[in-house]
Amino acid sequence: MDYKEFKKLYASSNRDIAREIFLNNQGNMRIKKEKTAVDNLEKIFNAVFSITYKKGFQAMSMRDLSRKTGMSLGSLYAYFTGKEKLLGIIQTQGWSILKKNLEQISKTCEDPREKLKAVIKAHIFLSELFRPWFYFTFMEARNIKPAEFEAVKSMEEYTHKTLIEILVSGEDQGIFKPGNHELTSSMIKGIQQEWYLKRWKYRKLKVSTDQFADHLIELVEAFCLVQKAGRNDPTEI
Amino acid sequence: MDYKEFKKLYASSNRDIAREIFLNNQGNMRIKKEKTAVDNLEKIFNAVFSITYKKGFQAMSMRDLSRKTGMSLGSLYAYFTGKEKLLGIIQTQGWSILKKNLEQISKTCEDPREKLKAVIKAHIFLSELFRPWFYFTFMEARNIKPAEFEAVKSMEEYTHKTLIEILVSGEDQGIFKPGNHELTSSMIKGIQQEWYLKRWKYRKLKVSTDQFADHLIELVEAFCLVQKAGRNDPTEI
DNA sequence: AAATAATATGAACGTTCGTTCTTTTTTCTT
DNA sequence: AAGAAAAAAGAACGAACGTTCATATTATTT
Repeated sequence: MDYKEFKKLYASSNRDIAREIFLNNQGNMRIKKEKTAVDNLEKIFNAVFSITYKKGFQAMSMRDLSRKTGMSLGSLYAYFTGKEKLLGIIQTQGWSILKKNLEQISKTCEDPREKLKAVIKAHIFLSELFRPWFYFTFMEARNIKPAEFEAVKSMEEYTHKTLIEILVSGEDQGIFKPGNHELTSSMIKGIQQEWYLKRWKYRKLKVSTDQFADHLIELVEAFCLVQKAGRNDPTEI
Repeated sequence: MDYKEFKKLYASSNRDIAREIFLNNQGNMRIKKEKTAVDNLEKIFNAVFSITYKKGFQAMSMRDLSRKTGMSLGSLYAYFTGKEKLLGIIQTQGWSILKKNLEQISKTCEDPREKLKAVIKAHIFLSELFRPWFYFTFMEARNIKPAEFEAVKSMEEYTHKTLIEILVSGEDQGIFKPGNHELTSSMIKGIQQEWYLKRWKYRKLKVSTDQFADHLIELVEAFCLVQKAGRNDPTEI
């Protein structure tokens, strides 16, 4: 599966996410009508991503946000109870996107080698589709408050364990070499993060999402597979 | 070479860095005496790292810094002309540490395989020795102003090119497989960043600096080496 | 068309921010 | 020990911050 196919199959739009957030946080919003809320939430999130990409969440003032969205200061506070809560909402949702999709994808195949490929690619493809959410979640992780911390923590651990389980079951079946799977999994994750943290760099180098994903999979298979077929025998999932 | 040896050979202390910064920025400081300046600069940098690790540079107030260092607000401004300049100084110095040491290390051996190992390890060992500088440089990169941008940019490119050149010369000598060395180099860098960005995680997992570095080298050699000796025949540099 | 509910507005409030500046204290020189 | 130079101190300033709220505008219902 390449990025184009993935996009068609698994993608939900930014608007869907805004709607989900509206339904989850309806209790804390003064806005009643779905269309109004979803329209403006979409505007707000886009503005937050645009502003914070350059200067970070703490440096973004509510007046910055008001200017970028075209909404008044008073209006903004009808959609979230405060600046800190806004950060929490985006953080939680960012991780939720990853977890929800990874759960679905890791069910689609059983063979460890194919499953490993699918999960690695899915993470990269998702981060490409929802780059602002991923970037924000990583860069602003320092600011999450205890209230949201547990939720974020558990979702992060889930994605970590998913990879390890695949590596372990592959080792049990004699497909993967034994090794420190915890470390291998962490290194894979580091490279996946590289993709959405330095997106500008790969745009400049004209590296496509598929190229990056394939290169990573070749790297991992060269290291993990028992028979060295990986590099000169790339098969698609 | 392991981390312990590296530490003895190449390390300059935090105090040496403070002294270097004093000498470079003497013109902008109201403090004349070296000992006073170096003492307090050390205190200031340590305080900055301690505060910003949790909440970021923008969220650190000068009053936070005053409290943590035990120095008054007025005193602080004798050591740097403003908050923004302080950020610039730390950013520039962080990259300078990496560049200076990498230059030295890449001269120590000629064989591409050994050189690749040495450069990869050196980066990790340096980031372990000067973790606060590396962490800060990465996390606060968004805030550098045009004045410092060029210096930072050129140092980042230098470290990137160093790796690529080794891979290319290794390919020319038939030691490394051909491939997209630009991508391979970027992925190595992503993993190196993982080490100092998620240090808490590896402390929890009880993964040592040497373990991490060796695992990365095994991964890279499994992918790059023409003869597959890397994984079951680890040799030390 | 009138009444009611929903949403938008932006001036105003109390804090906190980065920075400056005059004064006090410490250190060095003689 | 007296005088001069260096450094430390913290109150004070205007600007900008997050947030609130009385009022205006728009949308919906009757």
